[in-house]
Amino acid sequence: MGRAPCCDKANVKKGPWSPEEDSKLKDYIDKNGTGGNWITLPHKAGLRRCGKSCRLRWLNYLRPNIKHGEFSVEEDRVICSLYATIGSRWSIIAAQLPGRTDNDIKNYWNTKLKKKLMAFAAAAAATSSITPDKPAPSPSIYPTSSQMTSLYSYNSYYSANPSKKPLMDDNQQTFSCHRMTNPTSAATTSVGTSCCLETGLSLFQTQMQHQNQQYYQPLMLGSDHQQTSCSSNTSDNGGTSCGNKHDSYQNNVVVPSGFEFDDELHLDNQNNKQRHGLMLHGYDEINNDNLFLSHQFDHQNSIINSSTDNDAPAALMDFYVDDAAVGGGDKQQQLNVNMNNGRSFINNGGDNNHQVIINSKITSLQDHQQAMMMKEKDERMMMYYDFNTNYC
DNA sequence: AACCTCATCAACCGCCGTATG
DNA sequence: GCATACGGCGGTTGATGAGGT
Repeated sequence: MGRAPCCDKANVKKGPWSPEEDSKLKDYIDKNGTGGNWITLPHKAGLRRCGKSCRLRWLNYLRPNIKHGEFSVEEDRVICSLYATIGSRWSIIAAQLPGRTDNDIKNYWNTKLKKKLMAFAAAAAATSSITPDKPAPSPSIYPTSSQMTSLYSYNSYYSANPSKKPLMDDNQQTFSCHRMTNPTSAATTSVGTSCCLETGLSLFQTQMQHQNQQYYQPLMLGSDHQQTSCSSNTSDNGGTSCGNKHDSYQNNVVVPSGFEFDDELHLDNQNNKQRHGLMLHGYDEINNDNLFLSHQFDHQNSIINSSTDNDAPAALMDFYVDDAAVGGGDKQQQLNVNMNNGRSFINNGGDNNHQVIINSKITSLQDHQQAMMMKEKDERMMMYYDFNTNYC
């Protein structure tokens, strides 16, 4: 398959360029420019080289203002952050680093930077709560509306370039990552890591999570997919969603750009109980869906009323309601929200003071494929967040 | 000194998108 | 509308050198 060769391979020289060839090419282009045609250039310049080879030699080595040598910490940071955000789009990354070529950056990432990050991450992971026999925590810290501002550029980019959207498959051609709020961050801090290394560590951990939990499925409210079961780990502080337990709610809610997030507290006169009301509404530009979700909780932290609109939008939500007012302790209650195949809630509840991981079973290939699609949405959300927190 | 292993990076290969006739 | 040529890109290869045994 593929197109015909651009030149007669039998009559062109291959391999490293000699100084004489470099000189011929540089002199020709200095005098005549590339002429917009690389295929005919080598003949005109007196070179027995393929046009593509000339182009590559010029772009990667001979053209003015090429920067060689060590990458700076700042360049490291940019590469890491952009890699986390857009994957191996080396030409795009190179465009942000004047003087660097995509080939240089690609080589640097593959031979040095990636190893550096992985070595660091492996050291940090040794003290992490993420181990093979313990499920990885559900991603549960998400951006708020105000944090999503710079994500418009990301959306715009992929709207214009849908084919270049990072592939979020189990091959991990592209990584996403979590914000470092779990105990692992202590290891991060102890060695004085840079923001870049933090990003890299996140990449590594996310990779581990996927290895450990192939069928991770985020809890999706409003989807047609069945949430079949939930499980919890035993860590009181083991995931990325441990925040201030004495907040009325943790904002463990994905709030896509343009959304508003309302938190209400009011009295249920009929039952003489205090209720929390939670409402998420807006337009999800990523999924092109309208989104309306609302929940009310009584003082026992049970959902007493829930609704979604007919668009059944996808949303990722972990609800934590502090029950200190009820139990008087340092408890954090998880509300598990299960879905049937339709669009209504069929079960709500939560009964322990542990971090809870939404961890559904996938029972068929179709389910798995659906889960992968959902995971992609989830990871895109996390990428948005990481880009803001680690890069911006 | 000879051999081996590994890291580096320039260069190549083949595919894709787009321009052109 | 189609076929072809070309530029651009990302993945991969292989030559080279450094360091270790």
